[in-house]
Order: sequence, then structure tokens, then C-alpha cells
Amino acid sequence: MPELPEVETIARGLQRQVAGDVIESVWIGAKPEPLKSSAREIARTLDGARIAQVRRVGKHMVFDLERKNGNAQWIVHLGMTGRMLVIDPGAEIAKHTHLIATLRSGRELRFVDPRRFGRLEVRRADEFQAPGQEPLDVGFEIFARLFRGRKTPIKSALLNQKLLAGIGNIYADESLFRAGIRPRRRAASLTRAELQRLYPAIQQVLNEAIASGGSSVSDYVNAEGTEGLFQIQHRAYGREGEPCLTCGSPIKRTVIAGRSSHWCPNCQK
DNA sequence: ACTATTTCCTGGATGC
DNA sequence: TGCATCCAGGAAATAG
Repeated sequence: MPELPEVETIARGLQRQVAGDVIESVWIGAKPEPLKSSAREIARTLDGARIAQVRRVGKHMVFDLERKNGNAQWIVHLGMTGRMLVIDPGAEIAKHTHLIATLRSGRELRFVDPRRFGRLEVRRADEFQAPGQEPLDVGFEIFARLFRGRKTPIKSALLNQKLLAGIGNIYADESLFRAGIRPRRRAASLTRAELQRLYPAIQQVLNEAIASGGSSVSDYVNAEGTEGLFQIQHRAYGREGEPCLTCGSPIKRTVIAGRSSHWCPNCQK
């Protein structure tokens, strides 16, 4: 499931491969995502546009587009199973391909998403903003203030994109494990000392995951179709019943806010 | 203003 | 082997 490190990896790959390229034609399938902009509007905006830059904002990918009729942005959210691939036109069209952009270089940009939780949207240039703070950029004081007065479990707060943009279920569990904090703790109950552990834990786990090309748990691959490697370094997520790598206690799994949460009953307080 | 719950969607895993 | 059921989860919608 693409979270910040996976989206960052894909965006870097796309920046390397398609920045400077020009979209010459656009096909949108009959049953695409629930689009946030109309199919016609997306096709019209992409058609003829030069891809100036591809970058990540939260869990979103932003294509900055240069157009004769005014610059624009193509914003892609991959949801659970979305893939944005650069492929040769001859390649077979995978099931659940919802959009194909033909590039001047002769390649194709294909958006594939079986579960259709992804979202596509176009906007005028510079309109799109992250819904919350970037975890890798935010300063500690602003970070600490995000949780003040919040009764919701810290796990839910970390998943709330309006607070921090980019953290999903895997990296929330991994960050809380590293910080030694139980996922069900009320966000406001975290002491300053705990916040001072959580803040670098989030940044470390995200940076290590980016360095490993992300976590491939189910569907995630980068723009070249290659899987990430960080899943083998998970210490909590997906390890229910397995021994804690620190103390040996079996990792527990509980459901918080409808999401499975993995934690060590001994190391996390 | 918050918080919790439900809904969307398909493929893979599981159970009988 | 086949069929039904469950589960995964990001975020918007809905309910409290």
C-alpha cells in the first residue's frame, strides 16, 4: 500500500523517466476511478502538456504541467493498489488500466488500479497543497502541537492526513514500535519525552524506507515495476505472534479505528 | 469542533 | 475442486 516512502520512490522514478516529456494523447477507460475532475477535463488538461516535474506531496503525486493555455497540475493518489508505470507501447494492457498517456518519447504512462481507491484530479498550477504537515519537514514544536488536546488514539492521529500527510498503517505501527508507545494511547496523553522519541522515530523509519525503495506488502511497485525491500525490515507491522526483535515477546495485533495495529506488549507503554 | 463508524472496491486467503 | 465468506486499507461520507 503506497504511503510516503512508496509514493516518494515512484515520484522520483517518474521524475527521472518522464520529466521533460510531452503528453501527445490520452485515453481514459470506461470505468475509471471515481474521478475528482471529469474525464474530459483530465484528458483536455493532459493533452499536449509538457511534464515539467513530478514530485510527492503527502501521499499524492503531483505532475507539474506546462501548457500553452496556462500551466496546470495533475494530481494522482494511488489509493491502495494504484500503479503508475512507464512502459513501451507494445506491452500488453493490464486488467484495470484506467488511463494511458502516450508520450512524445514513444513510451506510455499507464495508470492501473484494481481496487479503484485511487483518485485522479487536475488543477490550475500551484493550487494543490498538502492537507497536513510533511513529516520529514515539520519542526518539533509544530509536530508536538498537532496532538495537543486530541482524545483519539495516537495511532489514529498518525493516520489523520490533516495532521501529518503521508503516514499510513505500516509506518504508523513501525514508528510507534520504535518510539516505544502503544498505539491505543490517547494522543494528548503523550509526554514531551515520548513526543521527543516519536518525532525522530517517524523520520528515521520513513527515511530508511525511502532508502530501501519502499515496502512491497501486496501490490506496490515503483514506476519501473520493481518491488521495494523495506518490508523485510518491518519490526511490528505484519508480525502478529512473531517474537519482538527487541525482547522476544509475541507481537500483538489489535484493531484500532478499523485498522489492524501491531505492537509489542512489553516494549511499548 | 471532534471523534467514531461505515462505505467504497477487488483479489487473495481461508473454510467447508 | 469449487464455492462462499472474510480481510486488506485511504479517505470521503455519515452519524453521534
